[in-house]
Amino acid sequence: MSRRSGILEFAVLGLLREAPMHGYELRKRLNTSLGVFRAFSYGSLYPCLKSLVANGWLIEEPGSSPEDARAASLAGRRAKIVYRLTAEGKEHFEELLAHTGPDAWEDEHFAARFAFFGQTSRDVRMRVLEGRRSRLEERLEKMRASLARTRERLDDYTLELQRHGMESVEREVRWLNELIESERAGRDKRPGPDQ
Amino acid sequence: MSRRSGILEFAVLGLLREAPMHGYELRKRLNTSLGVFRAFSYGSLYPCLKSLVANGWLIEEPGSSPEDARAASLAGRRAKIVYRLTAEGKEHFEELLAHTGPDAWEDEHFAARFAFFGQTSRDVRMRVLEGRRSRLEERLEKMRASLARTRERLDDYTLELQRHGMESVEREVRWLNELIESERAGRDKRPGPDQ
DNA sequence: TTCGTCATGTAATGGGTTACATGATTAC
DNA sequence: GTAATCATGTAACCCATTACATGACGAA
Repeated sequence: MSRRSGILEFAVLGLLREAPMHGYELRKRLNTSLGVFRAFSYGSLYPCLKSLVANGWLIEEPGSSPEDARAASLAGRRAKIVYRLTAEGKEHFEELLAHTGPDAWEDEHFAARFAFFGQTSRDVRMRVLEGRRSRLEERLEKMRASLARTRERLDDYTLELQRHGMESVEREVRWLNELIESERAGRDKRPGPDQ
Repeated sequence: MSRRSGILEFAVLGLLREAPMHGYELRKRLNTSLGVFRAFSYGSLYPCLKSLVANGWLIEEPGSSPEDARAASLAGRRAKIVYRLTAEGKEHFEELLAHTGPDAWEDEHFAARFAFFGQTSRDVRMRVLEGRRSRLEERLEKMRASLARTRERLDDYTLELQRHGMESVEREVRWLNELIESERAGRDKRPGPDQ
């Protein structure tokens, strides 16, 4: 239930796989370190953490630093809550990582997937990369078609906007080509899906 | 009330300023012709149109084609509804166009603003363009700072993702520089905010 | 006559934000 | 002692999508 789902859930799981953390720290890493995700608010993060706990993917632990211990010892006080990935949570994340369906090549999903490529097996990486590329190529086709149909009716600014948009997409395709090429060449720093 | 607001409202007003249209056609232009906006669904478009009518920015007109007339003549039949911008609506859109506050340089807002630059006065265009540029430069600063702080702890893929992200932003800054330059140079095809 | 596409709408749901409320800890 | 920032949470709202429901019209 209450699947506060998708990217946030995925990203939280992925970050906690590297190390246990509390909510506040998690949010900072979400917003800055990875640089990928949009700035999630506490209003979405904390409820998401609660639902992950309810699902059994995460457990809450009291903070381990001395102040936390002191704070916790005082009855009724609220201490820092450190979240740790459970075995089930790890397994679940592994499953999410293995999905290579069409959603995985959408903009935000793709960025999230890429951010955890270090924990992904090479064949999955290839499928995601190639899926993303074909997704972009479709998009490019549509843009070209619609541009051909309407070029005359558009003013200079609209035209410039479309041109710039297409150029950006084309650039990403070239970037993907390089990545795919280097995956093929086998420059594969990390062995497999695990460790 | 019920301000189904922001980009969709703005875009609808902008498109209707060029010519009256019915909902279905409006959606197609939103999704393809302008190429800028994400694909809005009818579930958001139609309620938005209703609320714009309720605000007095739009009026509903019966379709003008022969079939529409026939359809309308049969009591109780639902005919195509053509939406036309009212004088108040035009004025309202004009006001929206004149706002150059910080929201106007956010990603989606900026794209929407740019799409209607043809109907915008040069000084407003300059403010929006320059605002957007400084917004991106701030973002770049943050990315550089966070990268400098965390470089060692990041794996190759995360690093590559950040590098590519920054490069994209840098490219957009260069693009803006060119646009600003050409605005300064006065290559100004369209006279002013009106006609 | 049936299929595609044009055309308009609504109810339920989703996935997030804002604003608010609370309180501990650190640095000055 | 007071200000900033760390830290956790909730309720109200927002803006959109999905799935559904309806029906006209043109072409095969």
